[in-house]
Amino acid sequence: MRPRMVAALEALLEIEFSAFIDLRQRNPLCEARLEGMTNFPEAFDRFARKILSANLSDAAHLRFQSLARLVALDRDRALEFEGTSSQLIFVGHGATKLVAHASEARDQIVAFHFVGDVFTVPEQDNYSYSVCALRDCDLLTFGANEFLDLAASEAPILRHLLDNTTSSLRRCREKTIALGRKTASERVAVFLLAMGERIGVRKGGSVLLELPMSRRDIAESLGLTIETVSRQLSLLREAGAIATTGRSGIVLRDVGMLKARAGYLRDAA
Amino acid sequence: MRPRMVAALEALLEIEFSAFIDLRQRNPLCEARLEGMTNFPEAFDRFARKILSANLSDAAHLRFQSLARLVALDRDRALEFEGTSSQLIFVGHGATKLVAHASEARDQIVAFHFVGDVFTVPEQDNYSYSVCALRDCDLLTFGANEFLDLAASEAPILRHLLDNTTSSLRRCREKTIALGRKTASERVAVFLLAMGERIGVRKGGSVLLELPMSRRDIAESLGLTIETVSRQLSLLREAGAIATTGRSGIVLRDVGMLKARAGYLRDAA
DNA sequence: CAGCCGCATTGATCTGAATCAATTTGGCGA
DNA sequence: TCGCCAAATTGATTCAGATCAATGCGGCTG
Repeated sequence: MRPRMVAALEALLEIEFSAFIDLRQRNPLCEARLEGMTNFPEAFDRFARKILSANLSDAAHLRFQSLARLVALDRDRALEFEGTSSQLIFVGHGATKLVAHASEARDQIVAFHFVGDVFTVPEQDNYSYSVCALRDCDLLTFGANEFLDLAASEAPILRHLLDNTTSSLRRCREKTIALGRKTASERVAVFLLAMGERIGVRKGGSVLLELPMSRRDIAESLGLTIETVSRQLSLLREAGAIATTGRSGIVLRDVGMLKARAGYLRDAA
Repeated sequence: MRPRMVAALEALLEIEFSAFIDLRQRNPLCEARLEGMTNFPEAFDRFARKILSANLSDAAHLRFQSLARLVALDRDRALEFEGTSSQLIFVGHGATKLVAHASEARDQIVAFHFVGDVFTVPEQDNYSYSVCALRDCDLLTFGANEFLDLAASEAPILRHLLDNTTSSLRRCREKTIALGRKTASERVAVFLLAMGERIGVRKGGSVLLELPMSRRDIAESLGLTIETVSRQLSLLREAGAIATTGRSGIVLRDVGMLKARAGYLRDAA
C-alpha cells in the first residue's frame, strides 16, 4: 500500500461517508451496512487491479478513487437510480440482479452480476433500472460520464471497459435468443448451464451450484413464472440431469443432457 | 483526399479485391456486387469520420484501412462467419439484420443495423451468427481482435467503440424486456416506436416509416409469428394509431397512443 | 428442537399466441 | 397493362405456459 495515499484515503472515506448518509436519506431502500465502510480500500484495490491499468500515475489513481462510492447493500436491498445519469458499477463482494421496471410492476431481470463483474446501469428512459443485492454486497459505483471523462486518454482502461461491455452484450444477446425462440424447458437448461459456467464448481463430471437467487428471480430472468420454473426443474430432476439439495443447491449431474435440452445449435464446437 | 494515399489505396483495393474473390469462393451466399468495389474509399472515409479520431497519423490511418474489407451484399444475401473470430462491422450503405441461428432452423433476429451503425458479430459458440442485407449494402468488416490491437493506444477510437457498444447493449436490454415481459401488441408498439426513432421521418405530428424488413423479419425480431404481427398491425390500424401504405410504408399517426400501448413505465420523463 | 413463515412444489383450469388453413393483395416482370 | 407469385391478411383450432388454488417443506427464530 502506497503510504502517501493514507491521508488522501482518509479524506476520501469522509467524503464517502457523507455521500453514503446522503444516499440513505434520499432512498430508504438503501440501508448500507456501517461495518462495510472499512471495505472501501480493499474493494477499490480489487477494482483497480481489474480495470485500471497497472502503470497509472498515483495522481490519476487518486482521481478515480475520489470518483468511487462504496455502497454496502444488504441482501434484498435495492439501489434505485431515478433521475441519475448512467452508472458504472463494480461488484466488490456479493451478487446482484439488474432489474428493469416496466409498467404495472412487471419487472424483468436483465442480468445477474457476481464478484468482480463490472457493468453499467443505463439512465432511465422508457424503463427505470435498479440494482438489487442477492447476497450482502459491497459495490463501487461511479458516475459513468465522469469516469469516462477521467479515462478519456487512458486507452488500457477504455479497453478493459470495452471488453467488459462486449461480453455483457454477448450475454444479453444470448438471453434475447432464449426469450425469443426457446421453450420453457430450454430456457431453464440454458440458465443452469450459464450459471454453471459463471459460478459453478466442477466436481468430477458434475458441476455444483449454490444459486444465490430465488425461483422468482430465475422466473423473472427467463420470462417465465415461478411455477413453470419449478415444474421444469422437477422434470430435469426426474430425467436425472440435475439433483437439488435444499432451496439453493443444484448439482448438474449430466451436462451433456442439459446441453442437448438447451436448444443450442447442433454440432456446436 | 491526401494525394500520397492514392498509390496505397490502389494497392489496398487489390488486396481488397482478392479478399473479396476469396470470400465469394468460400461462401456461395456472399455474392458481392462488382460495381460496389468503387465504394471502398468512400465507405472507409465515412467510417473514419465516425470512429477514427480526427488527429490520427496518416500511417495509422492506412493501417486501419488495410484491415478493412469491403463487402457489397445484395438484398437477402447473408454473410456467414462460421469458424471466424469475432468481427467488427460498419454499415456504409443499406440496412442489415443480425441473425442468431439456434437448433432446428429457429432463427432469432438479434438486432437491426442501419447506415452509419457499427456493431460486433460474436464468435460462434452456442449459436452461429450471420449478417443479412435487408437492402443492398456496402459493409466494411474488420477482424475485431486485429482492429483492437491496432487501436490499443488510441483512446478516442476505443471511446467511440465503447459508446457504440454501450448503446447496442442498451437496445439489447430493451429487447430483453420486451421479449420477457410484454404481450404481442406491446411488442409491436415498441418495435414501431423504436424504428420511428431510428429511421423515421417526422412530418407534422406523424412519423413516416419505410420499413426495409418484411413481416417475417419483424416477427423473428419480436419472438412472434408473422400472423400475430399482422393481426396486431391491423388492430393498431383500426384503432387509428397507424396507417399503412403498401407493404413497407407505415405512418405513426398517434405516437401518444403507441406509447400508451407499449407498456412503458408510466410517467416516464 | 419445535413451531412458524415464506418459498417451493404440485395440481386444475384458462388464455394468448402458435399453428393450420384459406383468401387477398401488392409489386414485379412479361 | 395484365397476370403471376410471394407476402400479407384473416379465420379456426390447438397448445404451451399463465393463472388460480392447495399442499409441502426448508430454514430461521425463540
